[in-house]
Amino acid sequence: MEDMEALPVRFPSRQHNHSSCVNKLLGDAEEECRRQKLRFTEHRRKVLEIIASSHKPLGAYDILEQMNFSGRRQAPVVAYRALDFLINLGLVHRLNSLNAFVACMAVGEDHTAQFLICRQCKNVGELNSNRVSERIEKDAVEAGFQVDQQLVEIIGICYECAESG
Amino acid sequence: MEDMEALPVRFPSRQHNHSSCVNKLLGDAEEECRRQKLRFTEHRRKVLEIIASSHKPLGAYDILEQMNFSGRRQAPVVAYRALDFLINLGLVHRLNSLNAFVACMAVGEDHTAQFLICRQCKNVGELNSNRVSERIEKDAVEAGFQVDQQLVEIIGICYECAESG
DNA sequence: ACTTTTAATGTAATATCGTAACAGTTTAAC
DNA sequence: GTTAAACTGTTACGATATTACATTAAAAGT
Repeated sequence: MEDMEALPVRFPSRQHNHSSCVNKLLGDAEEECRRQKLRFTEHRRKVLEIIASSHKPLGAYDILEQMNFSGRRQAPVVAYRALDFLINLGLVHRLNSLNAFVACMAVGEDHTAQFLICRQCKNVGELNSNRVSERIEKDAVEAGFQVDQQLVEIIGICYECAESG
Repeated sequence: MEDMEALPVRFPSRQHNHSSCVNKLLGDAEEECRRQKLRFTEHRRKVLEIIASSHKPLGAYDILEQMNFSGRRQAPVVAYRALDFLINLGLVHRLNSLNAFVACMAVGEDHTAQFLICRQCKNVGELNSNRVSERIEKDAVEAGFQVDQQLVEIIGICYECAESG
């Protein structure tokens, strides 16, 4: 008999209130940085805030556009540096099929991120199924391959979009 | 009890003879084009030949470099057009984590491609496990998500590289 | 055979995504 | 306070991919 525990799925609903996500994530970030003695600088805070305010993936240059505090346009590398930092901390994920970035919806939960990408509303959720990651690990090992990293992106239609046609 | 059939794994061994791969793939391509009444033009043949001659993924511009027959340098769009065609035919796969392309190793076998990417030797194999794709499908559906396309890339160390340290 | 339609090519320009290099500044550690 | 490490500012550039449009070649219809 297979393990049938409920999946920890997170797909953002339409009526979803983003500001609470943002606050939660900023809090998590601050705490994590304190714990690891890392610096949560202005750029990093700002980039995380921008990403967390959208459940649609943002490109690095989209983020950059929203970084002109002081009217000054920042160089691309500024966004990429902050993104690298946030990704290493597990607060942000990169979607390789879109060259874009989303905030993590399961911070601190030790997951191999698997993404559900709705090609209609463009929202992105996390499936994060242990059954999937374990299946991949087992089958790869059986094939003589030692897995370091899994990259799973699932493209389709989310529940709300399917409902509303 | 779970399905324990053998996996149809393909990871290119080091002593592998590429020229037979190339010929097989060109043959498959010709046949498929005849069947679907599509044109297997010079560019398309050449691009497929270039990709099939390497089990390491090639970038579009790598391919382009090998396309200077007649000494003339081709425009990028030439490579991208041929690649689109070959990908639609299922003869070539795109690796999103590398922005690169590999020849399909399981033409005509109706598979959801899952890639094994060795970060040491850079070779790429296909896992193509139905168990994995079914697990993803089931868990996504359970999460209310309708799957159109799966993208699975597994980064790690292949058997031969693990052996030789 | 000739016309019409569709598909593929040639060519130039440009958009989008990402990194290297290095000098200067701030912060933390001693 | 001095030193070492991390972060920032800035410029330049490299890598990846697409748009647009004129031209040519192939297939389909008559």
